[in-house]
Amino acid sequence: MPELPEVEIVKRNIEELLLSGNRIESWLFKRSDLRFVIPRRGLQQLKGKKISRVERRAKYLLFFVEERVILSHLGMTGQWRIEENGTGSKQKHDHVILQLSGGKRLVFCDPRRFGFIELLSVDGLSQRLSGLGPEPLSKDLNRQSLTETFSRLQSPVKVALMNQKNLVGVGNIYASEALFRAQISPLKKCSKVKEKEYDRLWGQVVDVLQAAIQSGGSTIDSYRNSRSEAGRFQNELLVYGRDGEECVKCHSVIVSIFLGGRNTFWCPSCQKRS
DNA sequence: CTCCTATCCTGCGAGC
DNA sequence: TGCTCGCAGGATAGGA
Repeated sequence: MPELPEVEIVKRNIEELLLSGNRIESWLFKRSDLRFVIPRRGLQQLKGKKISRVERRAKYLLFFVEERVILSHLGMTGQWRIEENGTGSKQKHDHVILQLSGGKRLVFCDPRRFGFIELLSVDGLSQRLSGLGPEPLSKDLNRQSLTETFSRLQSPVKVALMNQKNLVGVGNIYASEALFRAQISPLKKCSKVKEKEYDRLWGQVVDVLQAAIQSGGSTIDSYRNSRSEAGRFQNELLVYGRDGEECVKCHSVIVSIFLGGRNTFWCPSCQKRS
């Protein structure tokens, strides 16, 4: 479910939560076989310590606790839900409950269990996240070198855009959206995309991700922020999930194709291959 | 190397 | 109403 905007919102929710109490009081594990087995013992050893800050890198959440980092990924259906003591209702796929000082807790709920929670040293973290490409919303993003990277690739541009080695944070929804906004066919080979088109693409990637954050992310199916609220950006999607509907720009029909193992939405009339 | 496919898992909607 | 089938926002191993 979650791409960069959704994970960023969760990160901000948790950041705010930590203002009301950031000490780890207890962990409760209900189920540990997520994508990876949860390191229960290691996490238990963090009891009494403070989560000094939370960060997002790509689609990962990072909780810093002294010299260690709890790394969490939401997979397709993961949620870190904030609950206050005495409130909140148990859900079927609640796997981990982190009780914080200040009377609130974080509950990791994940029906499909593609998400995970890992424990790393700060050194181990850079190793673990070393194959990741640049952050699209970083002010240090070098568009020129990004264009150079992409120009060397032979895959369709949409596939490359979703590959976290090249650029992080863009998943299936925002890849289709950014390509439509930049008027580039998802099928176009990276090496054939012109420099001018790449300029447009980086601009649209940034714009669509920022707009999605502004609108609380996209709730297509299950995404909820940490306060269990749905996003609103699904109402502003121009091509994703709109196959058979009219293109907002040229009024021809939006189609879907299977590309890189994912459903891809585009307007063949606006997004020409050559 | 790069690219492509299958896979992990549950829930839901479509179609019969 | 109830069954089966296919598909869903991600990441990665293994094969070509």
